Amino acid sequence: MEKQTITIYDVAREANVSMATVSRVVNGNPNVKPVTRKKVLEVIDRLDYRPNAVARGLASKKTTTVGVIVPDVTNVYFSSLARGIDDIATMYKYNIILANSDQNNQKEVQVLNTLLAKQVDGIIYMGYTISDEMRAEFSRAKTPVVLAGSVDTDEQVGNVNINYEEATNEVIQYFIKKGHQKIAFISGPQSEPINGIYRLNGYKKALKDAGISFDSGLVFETDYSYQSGEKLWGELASAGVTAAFVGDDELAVGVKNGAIDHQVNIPEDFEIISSNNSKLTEMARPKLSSITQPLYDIGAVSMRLLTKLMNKEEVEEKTVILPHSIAYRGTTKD
Amino acid sequence: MEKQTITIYDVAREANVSMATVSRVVNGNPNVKPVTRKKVLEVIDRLDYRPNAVARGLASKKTTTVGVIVPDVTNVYFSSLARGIDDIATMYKYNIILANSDQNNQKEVQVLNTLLAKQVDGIIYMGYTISDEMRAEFSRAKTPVVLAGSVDTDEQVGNVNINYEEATNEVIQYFIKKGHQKIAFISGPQSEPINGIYRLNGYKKALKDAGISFDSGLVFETDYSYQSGEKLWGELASAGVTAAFVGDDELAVGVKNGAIDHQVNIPEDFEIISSNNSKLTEMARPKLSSITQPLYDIGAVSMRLLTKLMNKEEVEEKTVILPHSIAYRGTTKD
DNA sequence: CTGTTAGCGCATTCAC
DNA sequence: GTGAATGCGCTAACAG
Repeated sequence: MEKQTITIYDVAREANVSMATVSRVVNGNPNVKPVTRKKVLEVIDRLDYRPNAVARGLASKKTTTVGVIVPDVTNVYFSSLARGIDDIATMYKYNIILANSDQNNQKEVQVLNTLLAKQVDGIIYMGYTISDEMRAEFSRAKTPVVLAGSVDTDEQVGNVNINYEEATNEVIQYFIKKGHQKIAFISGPQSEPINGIYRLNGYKKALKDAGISFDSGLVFETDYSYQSGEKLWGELASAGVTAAFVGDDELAVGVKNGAIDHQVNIPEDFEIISSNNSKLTEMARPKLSSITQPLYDIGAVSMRLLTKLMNKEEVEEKTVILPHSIAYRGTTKD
Repeated sequence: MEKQTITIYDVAREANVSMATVSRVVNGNPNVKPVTRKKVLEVIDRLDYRPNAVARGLASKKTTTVGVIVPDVTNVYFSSLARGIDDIATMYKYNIILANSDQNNQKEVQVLNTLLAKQVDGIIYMGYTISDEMRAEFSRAKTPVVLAGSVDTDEQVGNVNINYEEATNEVIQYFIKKGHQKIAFISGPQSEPINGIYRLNGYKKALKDAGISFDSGLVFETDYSYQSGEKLWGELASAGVTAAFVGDDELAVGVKNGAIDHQVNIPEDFEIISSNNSKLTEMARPKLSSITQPLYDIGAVSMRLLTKLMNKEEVEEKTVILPHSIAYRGTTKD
């Protein structure tokens, strides 16, 4: 009934060798006489034999697949990282199990468990925060983990990021130099270290260095959605801000549109600098000025780091910081 | 050295039952005395036992994972579909192996093979075209396949789409009713049935019904990139078009921006209707009028259909057409 | 260089 | 209801 799958055993029989030999040629083991190899390959081709990766995984305890946990692939920031991850994964013969977590703690833990049950060789985690539960699971698991575009205050696992504090600091310095006094800090949840610690510190530091006192009324906490940004103009206007740093591109486009929809001239009356330099920044009008993060590279480097970890290679530094800069486009003057 | 993994056997021993019984409770088999079940569950919990999905896969010949082939997750159209797929997959206890193909034939075949090697229970394919090679592989494999947002002229596998021809036809009719005579048809490769056959037919039909002769000079074939759209205005202007149907949102945003960058007034002098209704349409200014496709649902329904196929349930119709409509926003007058 | 022998961890008859 | 025995398809020593 079922289409009978042909196994390594069939190949062995047809080629008059042992299954061990077939296994060797399949795995590129050099200890096979060329003639034998050729014969086996011929049979493999003729029978259209395809090694069963599941059986292989059971026997070798390696599945050549890694788990990727992401809040939402639909967000360009994450899909860009994911793309970098997949490309490098493919390069190293790995596959990716992609799972959306919605930043939901329960879902994350759930996903992590099924990923571990599936014996993934490694895990790449994306998400702005790491709950205590997840951290516990990570350290308990023997499976290597790398955080991509996500920091953890206690850095036990690998992680790849840019220097958020410095980048934000530069943005604010730039705004101050342009004469702005009321600069909004718009970000996702402050509970996330990237926002509540690194970026905010960069923001505060720049203000302090310029002798401007910090005003918590200029800190706007939202979720990361476009809609939240779009609705923000009212508050921004009341606060009298003339410039804004925004921690996410979709959010930034929302902020920009919200302002434009209220007849605000950008960048004349309101300047914006965003954070992710995703392709959205180029698609907006005016184009969004933004911190340039190498999104694809963060993903790629994360995956590369993970391969080393999975391979138990020595890794000098589990924390890698990629370079950033700032691209001045249409939402900033000059 | 290696953290010893605890197996079903350990649980059996600790609970003083056979591994068969443990297997039963793990799989929810009712033939277990409540007391026994409780005892086993207690041990499972105490030992923190987690069934090895790989071993399970080998023994049961089911991996509860499906392969998803996508041109590029970075494109919102596809990531939206992917999101729908993943959600329903999760609901049915499946995981997703996501692989980017770049619409590259060789890569696709390659990916398909490793997916099959990994014994995925089913495959969801996205991509505007299906090469003969892929079609051959599909029909050869006993693994169920569903095309999401992709049509195949010979409909052997499952597929979920909207009626592209009709949708396009409505768009063009609308334009004609508004008095437009030179309406551009901008799409990705014409070699792809969705563009070259369905959409183009809808376009031609509307023209014909209105007594306007078809002018191939108004058909613009590009790739799907934003950049291509942005650069297109020159040609569009020379052709004297006053309205355009565009087959992809990123492309449409490009077309719009290209025009705006040339001081064209939209929608006064140039109207645009796009095709995917992704969140990009809301993020653009003016907002993009667009055919509304239920992207998430196409993914979700595809996955649902796949579960039925994998489950060998009777499926009345392997081809499902989801409803569409048109959302008139800022790039159309009135 | 090649064959034999054991498992990997679990699902699944088939008895009891 | 429960246990013992097989085997899924392949890798990995270990001989030879």
